[in-house]
Amino acid sequence: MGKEIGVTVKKSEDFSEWYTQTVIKSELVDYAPVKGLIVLRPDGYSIWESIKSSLDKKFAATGHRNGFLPTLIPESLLTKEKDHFAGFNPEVFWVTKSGEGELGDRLALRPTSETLAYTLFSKWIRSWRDLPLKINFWNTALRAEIKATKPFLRTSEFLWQEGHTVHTNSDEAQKEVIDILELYKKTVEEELAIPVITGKKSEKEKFVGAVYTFTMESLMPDGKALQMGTSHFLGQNFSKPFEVKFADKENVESYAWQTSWGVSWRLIGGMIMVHGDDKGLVLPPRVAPIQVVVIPIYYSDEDREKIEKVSKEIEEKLKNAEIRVQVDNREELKPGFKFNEWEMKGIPLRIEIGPKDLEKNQVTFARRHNRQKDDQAITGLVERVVSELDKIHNDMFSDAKKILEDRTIEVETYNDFKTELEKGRLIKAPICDNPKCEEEIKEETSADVRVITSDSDDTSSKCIKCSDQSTSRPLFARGY
RNA sequence: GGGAGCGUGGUCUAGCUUGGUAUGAUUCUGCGUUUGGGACGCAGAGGUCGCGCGUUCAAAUCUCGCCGCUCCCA
Repeated sequence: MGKEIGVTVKKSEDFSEWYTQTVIKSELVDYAPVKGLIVLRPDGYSIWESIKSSLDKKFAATGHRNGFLPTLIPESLLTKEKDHFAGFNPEVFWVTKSGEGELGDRLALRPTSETLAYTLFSKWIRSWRDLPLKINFWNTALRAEIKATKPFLRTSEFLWQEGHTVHTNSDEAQKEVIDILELYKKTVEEELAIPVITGKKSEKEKFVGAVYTFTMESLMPDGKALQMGTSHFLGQNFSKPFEVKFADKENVESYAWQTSWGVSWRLIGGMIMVHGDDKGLVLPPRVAPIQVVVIPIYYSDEDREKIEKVSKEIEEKLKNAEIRVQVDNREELKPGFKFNEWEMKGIPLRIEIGPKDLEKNQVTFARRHNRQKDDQAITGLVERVVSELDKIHNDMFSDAKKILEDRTIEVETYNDFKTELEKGRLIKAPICDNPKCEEEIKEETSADVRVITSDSDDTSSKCIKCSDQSTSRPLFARGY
């Protein structure tokens, strides 16, 4: 009995069902009354806030400032850059009425803010002295998802940040694209313990309207790749239609060079998939809403008093050390139930304190990620918790990295490509520069070019599709 | 675009063929006993049976329509 409280399927047997149960039962999210929309509950939002705060620090340190844009964008603006609009059009939500009255110009619920932001940039920027302009927006974007939706990965509205920068020259803008990509990679690896592969998107997969797109990709346990963040070099593709112009030092008017970049709550989805196990969530310590849970265990009122006192002391000390700690002193539940519940919620470290521990002036540590338990002296406990949380993070990252490396493979033939794809691998394969080959591979196998890494030049192999001379060796996978 | 299935307390569910006012579990509240890996007893709370029209003395159940959800195929 009671088993149905937890996740009832194995991650390895029914990944999709496992994921849905895990996010719902661990109380990160709930479904909203409208299809394709989800509600973030406090534990879920807390993870987002951790990611947000970590990124905000890095953005600020590199000279970016936050602003806020409205959700509604007039149709006339959205259509100004043709490719861009064509790319987003099928998934745009439109507002056509206010009350019972029809609106003259339809309003789009922003699928992304380039067009709106750049209209404003053209007003704000006059001179080279106004540049670079580096601004970031924390908001939501809406893109109608009619296909199967999945919390965090595919929803019709999602939380994200979108950064937009404007520069006087191409080089500086391109450096920004790379700097942001590195900043993202650092955040994902150091906060979420997810290893990523960075590089360029192919022409076919780049952001619509961009000159090129850089991406960071990670591999999920079901063998699908997840795009965890993108950074786009827009060149002058938007500055021209939106007239983002400046007078340079010689007073010559020229079009500015722009970038845009973003990460979304997809990061949370990736984190759940990469680290979770059959018991539910496994949270990386740096973003866990609660890092340490203390479970008091007692048999008599006498023990209870003593143990509650010690728990409280430990709680105080950990709080002073800025550890997010919670003592679970719910009386109606037995310890076993609490163990299971906190494990489902993925709390990285559990401290059990019982009469046997107290006799020896110690507590029991139970780690979530590897489910190992051992004794720890109460003296020096805070320092040990701090180092343990770091160690847990490092373990989680290196475990995930090993899996990523083990599952990345090189092939030379289309047959091998298909075989490895079925095994859920990330595949490095040579391809020529004819876009038809990439297209046909996608049609036939549903795998696409996820990322072209900086070391992927290869002109001495044969394209797996047409056998012509290859130009590069990008990473392929099926994607989310 | 084509096909299939489902909708019953917060959650999961029985009942529907053969019409008679809804079963069980879980959850929730109170009291008591429990507490080192998902405790138990007792008492109690909680349902416009997706919505609407119809048939009938009587509809969760039968007819028709609508809405919503899920899955499969293009």
